[in-house]
Amino acid sequence: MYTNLINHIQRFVSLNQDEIALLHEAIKPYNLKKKEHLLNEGQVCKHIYFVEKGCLRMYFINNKTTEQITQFALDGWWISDYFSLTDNTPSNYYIQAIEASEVLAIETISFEKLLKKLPQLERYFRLTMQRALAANQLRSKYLYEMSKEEFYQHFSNSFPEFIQRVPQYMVASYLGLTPEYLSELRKKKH
Amino acid sequence: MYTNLINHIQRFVSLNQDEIALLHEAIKPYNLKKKEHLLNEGQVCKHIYFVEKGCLRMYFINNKTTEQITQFALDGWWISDYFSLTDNTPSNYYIQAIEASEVLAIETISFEKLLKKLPQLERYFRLTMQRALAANQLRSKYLYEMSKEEFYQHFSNSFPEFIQRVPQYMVASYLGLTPEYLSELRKKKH
DNA sequence: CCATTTTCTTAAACTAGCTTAATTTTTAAA
DNA sequence: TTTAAAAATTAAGCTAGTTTAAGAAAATGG
Repeated sequence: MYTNLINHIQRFVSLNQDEIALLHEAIKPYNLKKKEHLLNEGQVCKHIYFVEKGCLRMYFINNKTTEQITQFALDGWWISDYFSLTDNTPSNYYIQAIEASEVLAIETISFEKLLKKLPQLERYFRLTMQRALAANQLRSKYLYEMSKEEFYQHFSNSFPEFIQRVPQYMVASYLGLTPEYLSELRKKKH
Repeated sequence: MYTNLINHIQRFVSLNQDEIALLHEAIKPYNLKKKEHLLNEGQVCKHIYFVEKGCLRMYFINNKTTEQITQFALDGWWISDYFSLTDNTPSNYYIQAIEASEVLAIETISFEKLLKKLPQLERYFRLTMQRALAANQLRSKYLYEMSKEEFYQHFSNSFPEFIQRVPQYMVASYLGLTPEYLSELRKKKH
């Protein structure tokens, strides 16, 4: 059960069977159909989500009209609105399944309790968040130094599986360019 | 000693005098003159830095010609190249004092030892990094939804102390616009 | 299968923000 | 207290990427 999550945790800290049992108690599993939502704008985000299998996107509504994707999460990634989660404020985001997905949710309150019982998880989450910060710094550097064309080429070379799995207009949104321009770039390259 | 750091930590977890003493042992203090560097491109980043007092910038060299600022750190902020730190790879960044600054450095190895001795610091750093992630998500949202003009106005309204403390061309670099364009925007507003 | 909806493409007109280059103002060192 | 260096301004010309609008292709579900 929850093998991807357990394996992910064991890469950083070790857990025995009793500890794994405690972890299980804190988890609410969700089997999402394509397009199902985990979080809606206006709700306080009360969970952190781990993608056991599948693909999620996080987006907000720009000028009340267009969906602006800010993050994807594939198998093995954590996702949440950390601002809403930390400060208990209504979220501006939606989190939605792009394909049928299996997601493990831990509610804020259970999360705090779990960390009290298994303090080694503080370390696991510290390390996971440190890696997320590293990824953010890298992405931010690319944004500063690359043109949109370079940014797209870099992304599609680095994550070819995304280009397969995610509709093109969503990739465009995530990369901050229009679907029309992305289409033009694709034509250019082939 | 190190009152800003101690206060910052005590806002999240508690430390007694013995524990504070252990923390002291892990810290290397630096008194930096204006323009002094803590990290240079090509070096592996071996420290996390806490700004007790002053102001730092993190930047890299774009196309081997222009300095591109990716982060500032004022009093009470942690800064590091988390990618270089985590993966032990040479950094692409410079970290430099913008004004005379008092910085507390903890080396990777002492950091690991310290966390073994004071596991409550895992929690402190987990919370600190979670807040940094929240800040990153918010900044990223602004980048997606605002024009450069709006982004500048928002920044200067939100952080007027920066506009005082940091040269205009550095603010421009951080916001991802040219100093010429920033100058034009300023004229427009007054 | 067929019909509807969703996604992708094409191309022309447009603009936010950049480049270049010269000038002025401010800062700082001697 | 002068001189050089660093920072900020101005303005014209330019371009990467957007907008608009329409049509084509692909996916989906009943």
